[in-house]
Amino acid sequence: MQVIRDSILLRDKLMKFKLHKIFEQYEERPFKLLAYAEGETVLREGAEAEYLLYLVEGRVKATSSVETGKSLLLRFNHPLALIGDLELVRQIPIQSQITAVTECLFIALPFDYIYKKEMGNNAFLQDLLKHLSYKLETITTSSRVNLLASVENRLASFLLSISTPGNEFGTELQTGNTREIANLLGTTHRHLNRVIHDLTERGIIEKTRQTIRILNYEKLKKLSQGLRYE
Amino acid sequence: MQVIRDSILLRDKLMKFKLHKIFEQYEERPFKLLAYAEGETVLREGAEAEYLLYLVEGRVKATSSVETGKSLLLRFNHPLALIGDLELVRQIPIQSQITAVTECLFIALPFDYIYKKEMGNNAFLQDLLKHLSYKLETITTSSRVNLLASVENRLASFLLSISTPGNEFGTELQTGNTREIANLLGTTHRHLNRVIHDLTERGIIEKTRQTIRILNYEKLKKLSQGLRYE
DNA sequence: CCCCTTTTTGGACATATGTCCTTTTCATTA
DNA sequence: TAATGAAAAGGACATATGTCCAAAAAGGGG
Repeated sequence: MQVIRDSILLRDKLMKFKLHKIFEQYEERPFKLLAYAEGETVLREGAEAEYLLYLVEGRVKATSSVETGKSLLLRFNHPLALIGDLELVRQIPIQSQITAVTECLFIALPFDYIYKKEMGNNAFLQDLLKHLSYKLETITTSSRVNLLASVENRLASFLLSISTPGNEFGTELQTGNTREIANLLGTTHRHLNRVIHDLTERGIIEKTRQTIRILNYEKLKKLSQGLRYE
Repeated sequence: MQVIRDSILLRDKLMKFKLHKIFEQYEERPFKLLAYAEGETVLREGAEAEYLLYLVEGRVKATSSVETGKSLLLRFNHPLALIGDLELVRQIPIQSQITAVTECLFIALPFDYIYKKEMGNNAFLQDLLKHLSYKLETITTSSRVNLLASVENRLASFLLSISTPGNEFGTELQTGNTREIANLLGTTHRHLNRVIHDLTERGIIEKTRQTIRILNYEKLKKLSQGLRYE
């Protein structure tokens, strides 16, 4: 992690995401710009949260561990996402592991500052409400779908979530370790392997060692059944 | 549904749940007391929400339908629970069907009044935040567990959720229709039947037509694996 | 009391997923 | 280039759950 001291960039980002409307006289606040490298852990599950983080660049994934070594994928987050809102309000340890999927940039505001100075800031509270309720809405949907979704559905959804739409013809995805994906989806590598094999046979994806190539976007979309990890 | 005109009762309930601290000069607000009978539908999924409801007596269940006739159990709610908070903040149609499990009493406050008069009420916003974040926290946990929980686990958890702790020795539960439970748990009646049969064989529960009796509370608790529908 | 409907129960078989291993592939380095 | 270890692939079998259906049991109305 790196602290970026660049007040111009900070101001740009605040403006771009209209945060200056939430934080009037934003110059007075102890904002920090934090940069994380790809793959870096942003928040460790169970630790104490210290900052409310506005994701302004990049993408993160939220996972939650269950047993030794296993972690389940909860969601991907894009700008402008709020990280640490739940922990801020409920004053509880960090609930989900946050990992930078790409290089990321956050605007950070310390919890203790918020408790002291922002709890009377109406615009801020309303913004928090928006973010929390959005998360609640989406997780309710996905929780419901998850209960009925097969590993195939979840894999399809996962692949769509990590793909950058645009280069539709044979998007190639760095997926890394099979076991890791299996864990994220809450299944075993053996079974994931079967499913990948099956999708390959049906000409929907193509797998090489560390990558998966999407051959048929439409079919994959159909398979994902509206379940989204983002 | 019945509107109860009883300002004494209203005041008692407001006091009991410390709502008078959130709503100063509460006498001026258009609160209503609404009573629902056991089994009555409080909110219909997809309809427009008009009131924010504080559950002050009784118990409700929140379910969410997926396809024709199927509905999944999301959670049970007890006093003091807030119903309609998500819909209020996101201004979306009702997300989950709310049904009174027992006779229920709500304090209702109209959305349009809230939009006009309460969005500047800091205590109110903070209370909303508490409720929303609590729901988010619990549903995140259960969503995670759900993915790994078997029907047996879910049934155990369901039975514990509808039981009133206290009369531990052979608590008898009105469960009603087997198919309905199966739907609520996201499985088929055929399979639920197998699971019930199995638990009966192991001496954990005892089933008669419309009721299930819990014979071994401890084992059931162990089976529920911490998953809770409340 | 009997017929009819609804609910419950459970058989038979199919599919999805998990467990345990072994084999294969690939990359790396001695 | 051969040896070696990690990751991937996959065989064999077990378990959980779904589908389809038929038989049994329970209620309810005539």
